[in-house]
Amino acid sequence: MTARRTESPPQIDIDRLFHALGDPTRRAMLDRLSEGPMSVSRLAEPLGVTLTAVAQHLRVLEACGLARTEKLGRVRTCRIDSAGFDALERWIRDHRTAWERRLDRLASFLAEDGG
Amino acid sequence: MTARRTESPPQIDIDRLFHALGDPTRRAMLDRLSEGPMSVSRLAEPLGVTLTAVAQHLRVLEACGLARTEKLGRVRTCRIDSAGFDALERWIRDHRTAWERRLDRLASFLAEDGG
DNA sequence: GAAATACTGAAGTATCCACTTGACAATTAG
DNA sequence: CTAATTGTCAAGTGGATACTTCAGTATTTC
Repeated sequence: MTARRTESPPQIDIDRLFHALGDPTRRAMLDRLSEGPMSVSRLAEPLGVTLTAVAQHLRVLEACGLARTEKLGRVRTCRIDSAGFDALERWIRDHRTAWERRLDRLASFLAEDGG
Repeated sequence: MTARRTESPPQIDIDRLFHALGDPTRRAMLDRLSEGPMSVSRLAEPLGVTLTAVAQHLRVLEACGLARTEKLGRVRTCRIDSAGFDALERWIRDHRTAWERRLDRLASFLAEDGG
């Protein structure tokens, strides 16, 4: 049947986000953009891939709120978008509490019965 | 030439990490493990995939410090490992400062010359 | 208007990856 | 010992994805 659960329409964002951040080229793009907004070709310069590839990555970054772009004349200017980053932090915060709950439970279990 | 930059041996961890977290099944596994340690088959129960698949995911989670497992008799017990989570938080912290530097630069640029 | 610049679109390719099946190994239970 | 339980290994499949090339399309520049 070749399942691969990709049915769920709720909660797509964090999926896209992690996936986007999982690529080194995209992270390099974000690092570069953290120096300030720039055109697609300038962004592409040190990356060692074609303009086309960079444009494709850009679409991925835009889709998950990590970058925004806007075209003016023939130049598309790219900048970081904090929305994606915020979502990431939210996810971390939420899940860290779950982690800590687990640690608490473990601690109280160990406290209750001495072995 | 079909490049696909996968040469770099430094900095592999964050790559694995994001990749690991990009999969909904693996995140579900972590959520479940945050309820406490459990066997592989118990972990697999609500996931709707085969035991084999779960075991494969487990290896991925272990490889990036998100889970640890240990086999005792015929049962492999799985638990969350905070190392991966810590690395994630470190990455976020570091990159948020870069974000904020950028915002500062943008602000001072706007302040310096009125438009 | 011709040439350069900056990007876009379509199509193809190699690789990766989530998942499966099916056979097997090891441990525990009856 | 025989069964059942719990997990592991090897191999394969289909779909995603990170690239590429090549042929456009706008927009500037000269």
